[in-house]
Amino acid sequence: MLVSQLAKELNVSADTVRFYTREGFLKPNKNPTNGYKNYSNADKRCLHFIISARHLGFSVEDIRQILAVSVKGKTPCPLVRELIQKRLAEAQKRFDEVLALRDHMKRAMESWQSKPDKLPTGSMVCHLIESWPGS
Amino acid sequence: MLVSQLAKELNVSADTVRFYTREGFLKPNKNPTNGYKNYSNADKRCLHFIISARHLGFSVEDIRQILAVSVKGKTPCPLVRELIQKRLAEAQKRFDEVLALRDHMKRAMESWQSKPDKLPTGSMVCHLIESWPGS
DNA sequence: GCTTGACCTGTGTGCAGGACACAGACTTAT
DNA sequence: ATAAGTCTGTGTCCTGCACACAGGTCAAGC
Repeated sequence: MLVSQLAKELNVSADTVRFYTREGFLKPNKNPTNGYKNYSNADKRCLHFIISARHLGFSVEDIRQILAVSVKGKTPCPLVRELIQKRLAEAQKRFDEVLALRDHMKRAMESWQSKPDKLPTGSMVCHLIESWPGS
Repeated sequence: MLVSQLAKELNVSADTVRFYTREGFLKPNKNPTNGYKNYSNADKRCLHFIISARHLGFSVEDIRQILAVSVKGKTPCPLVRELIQKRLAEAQKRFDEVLALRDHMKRAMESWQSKPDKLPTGSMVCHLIESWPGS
């Protein structure tokens, strides 16, 4: 199976497949006549796992750790539970930040609708931005 | 004023000041004897504007555009209103995504607390992840 | 005068997770 | 044979800084 076919079957881009190959997660054989990479069903299953894990918020490095445990024949489940807890905490933090930023932007935008344009001065590039409270 | 002093006065890192200098937003004089960069009060006001704009969610490229209009003596306010609208829409999108991801992770984590560990098989790296619905 | 050590500087590189550009090889139709 | 269109691997780019590094600078001490 060549990159594009594998990519299409799992609904990702060929660049994504190439990326995980470069990361060492997939081990295609090289066709000696043209250098093309040939992916096996094991690669496909592995990529499926990777995509599922990414979808659940695991980082690429998390996946590397999980796979390392798994290839040794040990259960990765305790590690997986530990990692999801960390990543969830980070996602919560990002959520709080994005929420705060969004509300900040929203308030600024609404306020600016009714404010006049002003020319820049020597000490002010844009009065909308620089006079906004809390900046 | 040297980088560290400017950075301290505006409560950012020296690397941040260097970054905006490399971007061409700040134009310090170079001390010919030692090559150190010397920042003016105009640089300080400009950096203050930059920090305010970043805090409001504008990108570095947005800031470049706003400054370009401003140095021509024209009012940047219409551009600023247009850009904040775009960035707000993006922030809203990110918000929705992070919210969905967070909830997805939360549900997975809670469900996994009561599930057993399993050893990896030829077709499964981790049953928690690969059997999770919607992945 | 000279050294020691703390602090400072500019330049270069790294980060996540791929997206994109490019030139060359392949395939198919003519 | 040749032209167009598709595929490939490799290398670079993106954001917004943070960090590493080697070397310069400066005040204090001997």
